Amino acid sequence: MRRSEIRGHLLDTALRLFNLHGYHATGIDLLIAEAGVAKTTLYRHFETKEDLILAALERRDEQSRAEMRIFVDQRASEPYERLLATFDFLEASVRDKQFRGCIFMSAAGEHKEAVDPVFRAASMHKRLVLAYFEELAHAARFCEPKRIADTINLLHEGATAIAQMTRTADPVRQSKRMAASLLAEEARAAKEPSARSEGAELQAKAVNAGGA
Amino acid sequence: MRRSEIRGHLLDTALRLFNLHGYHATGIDLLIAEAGVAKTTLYRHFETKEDLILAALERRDEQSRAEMRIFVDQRASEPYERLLATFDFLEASVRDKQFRGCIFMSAAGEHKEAVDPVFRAASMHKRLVLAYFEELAHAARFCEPKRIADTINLLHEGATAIAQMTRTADPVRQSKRMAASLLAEEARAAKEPSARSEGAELQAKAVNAGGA
DNA sequence: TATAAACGATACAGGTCTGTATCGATGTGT
DNA sequence: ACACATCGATACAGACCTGTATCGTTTATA
Repeated sequence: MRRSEIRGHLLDTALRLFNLHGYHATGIDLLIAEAGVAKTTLYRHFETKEDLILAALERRDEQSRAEMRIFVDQRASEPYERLLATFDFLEASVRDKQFRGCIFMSAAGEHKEAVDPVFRAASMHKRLVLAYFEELAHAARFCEPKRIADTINLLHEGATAIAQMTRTADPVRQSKRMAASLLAEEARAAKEPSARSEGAELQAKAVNAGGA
Repeated sequence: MRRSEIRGHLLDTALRLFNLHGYHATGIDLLIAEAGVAKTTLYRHFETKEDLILAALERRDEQSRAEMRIFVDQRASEPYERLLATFDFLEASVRDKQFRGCIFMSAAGEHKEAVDPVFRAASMHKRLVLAYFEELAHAARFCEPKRIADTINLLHEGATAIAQMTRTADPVRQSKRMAASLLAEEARAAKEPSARSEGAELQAKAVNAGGA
């Protein structure tokens, strides 16, 4: 294995084990055995286990947000539909056989103090995802993009949490329908406070578009 | 301290520390020091640490569900309002200075295998809470109480997850508003299914199609 | 090809973990 | 009052943890 690949390989192995067993339960010895690397090599790339965790979360943060952007852009072109397409991305993530819950929520759950660097890294990821939702909501010309983003975000988190327990993708599809209903209600209230046809049509179109 | 009180005191101390630091990070030595109890005493009441965790989760499960029932019953008398009152109970829980996320989600996050007894205990609690929501939805005469319960449940989990990261009660209040909006839409769709536009009918059909 | 950095393998230090063993003290029930 | 279970305190076993030290080998680069 080339030297330039070792760091990434270590982070990928760490992320896989963190996802499987958690952070405290994943020991350094298991990690280097799985990665096929000497302990000295690991500690030449990362000063401490916490540094390794932070680097792994940073890598996963960039990966997953980039993947979501690509997925959503390919799935839908209209901003309104893209907001709903984020649920299709989430559904694909949850359907993964290796899915055991959001690794950032797990990281925050095992490092609960708000000043803990791991908690802060997990929190930062969530803020960046929320900012992406707001970006989509702004592009969809919602008059309150922040609140729309909060809505989408809450449905995402709820679906992820329940999927972690039930090990099914059903809550994700349910949350998408809830999002469609709520966004349609938003559109109706914004355009014609008394009548409600166009928003529902938009919503129905968006729902039918996503069949992940 | 009387013997009959020791077991409960140990479980309460354990729950406090699990909530503060997590399960792996809470050692037996810290636990007995905080409880003011000898190690022999602890292991006379619980065979292993896992048994302690399971007993603690069982205690907390019964406590929190009983508290929620009492809170909701006192807060509202109409079944429909009681569904929304569950969010007020959640808000009170989240506003607690000691709130660091749902301890059952944390337990599942640190014991990720579906066959792990701790995971199963956490999963059982979630099922029982969901059954309570369904009980309320049934009393409120929704035609699909299971789906309504799933909706309430998803909003609860989303709000709890986000509150864990932001350390504010805002997401809980937001989720309550979302619940009110969704339940109102349900009630409208149930009462006058044909008085709506075509788009709304499509929407209602799509929403009704999903019975997670 | 020579040099320097990174590699693998291994032993080890120092700490922490769960769980047990031992023993005197404290009560509690009969 | 006597017997017995439970208590606290402590030492300890054995395993695991993170992180370091050592050393011979490989590899990249000049």
